[in-house]
Amino acid sequence: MTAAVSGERVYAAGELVGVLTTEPLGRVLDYKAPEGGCGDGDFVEVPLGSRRVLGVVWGPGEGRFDPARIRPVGRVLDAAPMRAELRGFLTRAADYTLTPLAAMLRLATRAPGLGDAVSMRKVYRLAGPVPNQLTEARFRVVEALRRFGQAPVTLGELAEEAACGASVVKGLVKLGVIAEEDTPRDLPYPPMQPKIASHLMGDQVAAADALVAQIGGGFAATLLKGVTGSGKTEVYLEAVAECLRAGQQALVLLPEIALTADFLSRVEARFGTRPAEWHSGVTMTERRRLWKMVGQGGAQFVVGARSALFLPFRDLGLIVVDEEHDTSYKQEEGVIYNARDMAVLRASILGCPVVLASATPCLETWANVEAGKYGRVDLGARFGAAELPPMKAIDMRGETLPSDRWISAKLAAEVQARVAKGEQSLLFLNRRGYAPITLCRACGHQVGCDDCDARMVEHRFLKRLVCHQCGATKPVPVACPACGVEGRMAAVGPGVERLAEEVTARFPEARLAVLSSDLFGSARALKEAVVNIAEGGADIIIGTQIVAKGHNFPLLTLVGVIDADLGLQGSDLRAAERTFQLMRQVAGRAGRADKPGEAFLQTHQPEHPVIRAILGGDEEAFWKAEAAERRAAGVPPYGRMAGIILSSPDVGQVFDFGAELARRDEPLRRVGAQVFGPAPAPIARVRGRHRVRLLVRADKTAPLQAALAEWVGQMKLPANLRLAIDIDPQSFY
DNA sequence: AGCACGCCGACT
DNA sequence: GTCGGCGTGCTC
Repeated sequence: MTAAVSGERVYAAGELVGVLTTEPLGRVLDYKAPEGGCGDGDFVEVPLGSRRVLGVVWGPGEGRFDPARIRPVGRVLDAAPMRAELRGFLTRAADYTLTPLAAMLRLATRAPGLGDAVSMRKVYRLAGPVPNQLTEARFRVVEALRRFGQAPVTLGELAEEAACGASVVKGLVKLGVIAEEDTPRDLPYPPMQPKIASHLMGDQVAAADALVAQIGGGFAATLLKGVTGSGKTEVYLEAVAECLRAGQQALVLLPEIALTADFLSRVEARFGTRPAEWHSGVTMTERRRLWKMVGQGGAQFVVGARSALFLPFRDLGLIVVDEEHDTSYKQEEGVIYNARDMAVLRASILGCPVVLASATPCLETWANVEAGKYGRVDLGARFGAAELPPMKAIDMRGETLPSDRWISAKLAAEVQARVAKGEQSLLFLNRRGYAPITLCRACGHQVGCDDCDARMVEHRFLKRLVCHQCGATKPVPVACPACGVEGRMAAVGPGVERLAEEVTARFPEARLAVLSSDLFGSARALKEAVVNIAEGGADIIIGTQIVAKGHNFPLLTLVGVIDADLGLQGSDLRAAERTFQLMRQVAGRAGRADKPGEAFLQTHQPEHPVIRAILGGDEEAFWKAEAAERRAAGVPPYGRMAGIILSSPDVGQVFDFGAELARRDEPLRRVGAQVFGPAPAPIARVRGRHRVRLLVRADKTAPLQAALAEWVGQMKLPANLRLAIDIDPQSFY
């Protein structure tokens, strides 16, 4: 465990070592190297007070602590040492996000039982000759073992398969018919087979060649731009194949929601076996196995959600961030980081290529390409169809719809025509539930959440009002909670459940499917619904944002956006960008497999520049205009921003603290940064805590982190007041 | 984060 | 008198 790697130090027993623990202590602690010594990067268990905690040998000890009180390292854990590359990455990421290093280490050790000895389990296989005379139960065990073949079988699995008790198996072991063996519980993953031939066509070949050429050639960041269906996945899997052939590991990051069986089977088709998976749905046992295997090279290809970025790879040679624009890459709680940016950072430290794949890249990435920092590989139109279907606006200002209807006459006619032809229509509405507002017609009161400053959304499916902020629910009131008048509570505005009612009423003969994340108990159930729809199990699909995430519906020829203005509300700087991306993604669902599609956007502001850009389809023009505006305002990606979120159960305290912080802005002014606020945070109250936000803006080149650290460090935090720093916040206004 | 130490209110 | 509230501070 302590073999010296180049540049890594080893320490003899008793020598001082610095150990970074996962405890929030804010510094590295000195310990004495244990019996048998230890080395940089070793995972260790150290005594801390009365406890034993996990840590990593971070370097030589500093020797500033009272030598008499320094205790020895408890033991070196049986895990591959953390490489200098990952230690460097954690350090840089901590500096960038102004996160304590210990919290960063915790992200990298999110696997259970790291300190456990290599855990063994007993497995069974056929050993001796099978006697002719066997009891019925014993015969079933032998048959079951034959069915398992070479695969290792545990006692439980075997008894289950043979429908007998454990004693029958044990009896056969005693007879010598079957053998009992100890094997490590954590086995390597099946090897990937990168030599299986690929089936690329047209410009995919050149795109794949460009990415393949980067493998082994040091750091390079590349935007792989191509619409859904252009074969982006197949193209970057070629780079993965080259990386695996070179004996290195590869990592593909996906938004959690896109980590589907469909994606995994595409990988399986290319590599003959499934990749190792890392996401919130993976069991504890599997997590530990993956964490350990990735460190000793027993997992070559990992597909995971954002936290997979912190795995202790032995020799990572490629990172792909698929759907790089996806907002779920931004971790908003705990350690606040953006996995896309951190992927680029880790690749630069590793000296390996990173590929950012998207049909609708975020402005930051687009700007980095423009500035020449990132390369760009384009995939053209998908085969057999135009890149995007023609898009038209439906001006809702001329519509006179009843207050419980949202589908215009024009859109309804288009849907009707598709139903008649046996083609599918998608109606997109980015609002879960039945109605976003529950209003008292007597006094105008809107029902809000008791713990958050958010309106409660009626979910008729659940027969309750739900807070989309904290998840709290309550029954739909009969009497107004404010004025007490009964029977005047009214549902106002559309959600997908209510839109479903309208569709059922207007197209009674059509088969309807509603895709909304809250209507499915599991990712599996959602996936099954998607497969059923793709195979023609519905005529009309109503969907929220989840339909934008790359599900393929080959029979779909019409997309109707119920409210294209929804994302444009508010003065969020990124609203235009997000609406542009979402509308294009949703429109992109229509018209594939040689069936031309059409998209209609219902809007009250057809002259809005964003709506016009979407309709015109001139993407580069949109980005240029958006970039010009951001540059003029000095905001990201042309300036730097940071958000400071203060929260406390006490409103007065949190505002006073924020105001005092804003007053002491000298460290910020020294680097030319300005502070705005305090103002109520975008969600002013969450789970009973009042939230206040300060915003800091600085020039691109200003040393913002150092200034922020000094600024915030001036004031001691009162108990129960929490402060979080969000570098590069996603939304600011 | 834990777990100690420590200084003020209602109990046997 | 002491049991216990959770506020401040230390952990190599």
